[in-house]
Amino acid sequence: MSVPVRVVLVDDHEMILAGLQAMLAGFAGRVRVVGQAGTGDEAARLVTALRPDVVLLDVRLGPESGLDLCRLITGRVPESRVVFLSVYDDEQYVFEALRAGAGGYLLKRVDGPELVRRLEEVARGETVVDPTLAGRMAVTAARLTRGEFWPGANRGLTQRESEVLSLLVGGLSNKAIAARLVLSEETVKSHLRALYRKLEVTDRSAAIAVALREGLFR
Amino acid sequence: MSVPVRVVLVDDHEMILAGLQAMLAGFAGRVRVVGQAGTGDEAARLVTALRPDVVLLDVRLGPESGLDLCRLITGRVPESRVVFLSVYDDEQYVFEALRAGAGGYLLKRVDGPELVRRLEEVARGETVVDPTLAGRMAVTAARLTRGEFWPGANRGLTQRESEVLSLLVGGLSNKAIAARLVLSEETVKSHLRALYRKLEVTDRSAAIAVALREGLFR
DNA sequence: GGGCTCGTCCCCCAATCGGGGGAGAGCGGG
DNA sequence: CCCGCTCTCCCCCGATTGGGGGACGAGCCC
Repeated sequence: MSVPVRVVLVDDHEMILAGLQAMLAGFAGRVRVVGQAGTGDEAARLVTALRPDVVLLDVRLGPESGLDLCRLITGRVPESRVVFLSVYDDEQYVFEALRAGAGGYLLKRVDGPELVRRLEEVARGETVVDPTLAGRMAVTAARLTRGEFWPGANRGLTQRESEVLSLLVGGLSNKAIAARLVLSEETVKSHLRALYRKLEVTDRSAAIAVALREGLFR
Repeated sequence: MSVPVRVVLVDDHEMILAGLQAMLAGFAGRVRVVGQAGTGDEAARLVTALRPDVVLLDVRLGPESGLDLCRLITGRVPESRVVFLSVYDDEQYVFEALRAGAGGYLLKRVDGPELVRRLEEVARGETVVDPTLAGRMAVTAARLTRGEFWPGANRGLTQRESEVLSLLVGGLSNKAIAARLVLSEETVKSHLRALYRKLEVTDRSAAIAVALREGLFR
């Protein structure tokens, strides 16, 4: 087995840094910690200078966003891959991380051997996501390819309102919605008013935006 | 740890069935194979009669499709969860399997302990996907949520038009877009008119719908 | 210089939309 | 039986949007 994976650790907690160091200490032949940083600026300098294989990054990096740092690194030092280490096992964070160019998203409950394995995989170019999360996301992906969106917290929409909303999202005008549902335009407007109240918006495009963001509509 | 997970094995190869039996034999306290079948019909009868916790199913079940059997089982015996066991590590198959109501999709290279763990997870209601596949699917999911479908023909939008479009998708009004881009409202309207022409729509909500569907906007 | 696109801004007018009100029918729970 | 909710429809009015026109400067290519 080739050279060890060169890793830079970034976290604003001393303790976490020490913990990771200790965790990886037993795998000197496979992973080598070449640097560590406690702030975004420091991390940026370090990564630019050392160009490590992997940057292990906390999502919440003090006041700054780990995502910004990730974008910066993937832009400026493309050969370094960013892996987020987080306590949040929420799909949404993973989506954002991957969109920001991350090469992985692991939860802080990984143990040493697993972490080492993951780091090696990432260094090889694979994208690693914590299995639990990945499983859930796979389901999400399947639903998305099916054109189905997450029936998320429904904001108390009624059946009819949901129907109107899904047509609204489809880009139909009031008249078109009315025609499709065999209703008068006035009725559609009335449903829309209720919808706007519930979604806390003032117009249709904002309603569409919210619906998409929150995955309402069947 | 509670009662063992009751499993029915379905595969049209004697050898595979025997292999699985042998693989699971060492975990009698956690998994119990309560039946096995070599054809879809046989499997359907067996599952209906035994109502096992998990049905371990090959995707390619001779001439018949494992997917159909899966749909049948999830429809008729909802308390039995179907886990596909396959050699194909292609995301597409996983999507189809999950759409057919599967509770999991594993590759035939799993070893005994892993398989047992997965079966227990599925029995608990989790959806399990082989980690390698799940990771890839997570990436796909991230791209989908980003609206990156077919990185489609950009419809020849100019820089400015794209900026306006992305704010439009965010649900902003003309006035708000103008404020954000430091433009007059008239200019925004003018860009929007161009946008509508290029997207072949007549109003903003349809434009949003198209933009989302085709993944335009940066 | 002439032609081109892009980005900015303006006017006008009609269509659509948003917000306020109200009202009647049906349905289910208390 | 009455209350609340849903669904349907109506009127009015002001705000916003869509579609047509045109104009002007900057930059690019030939």
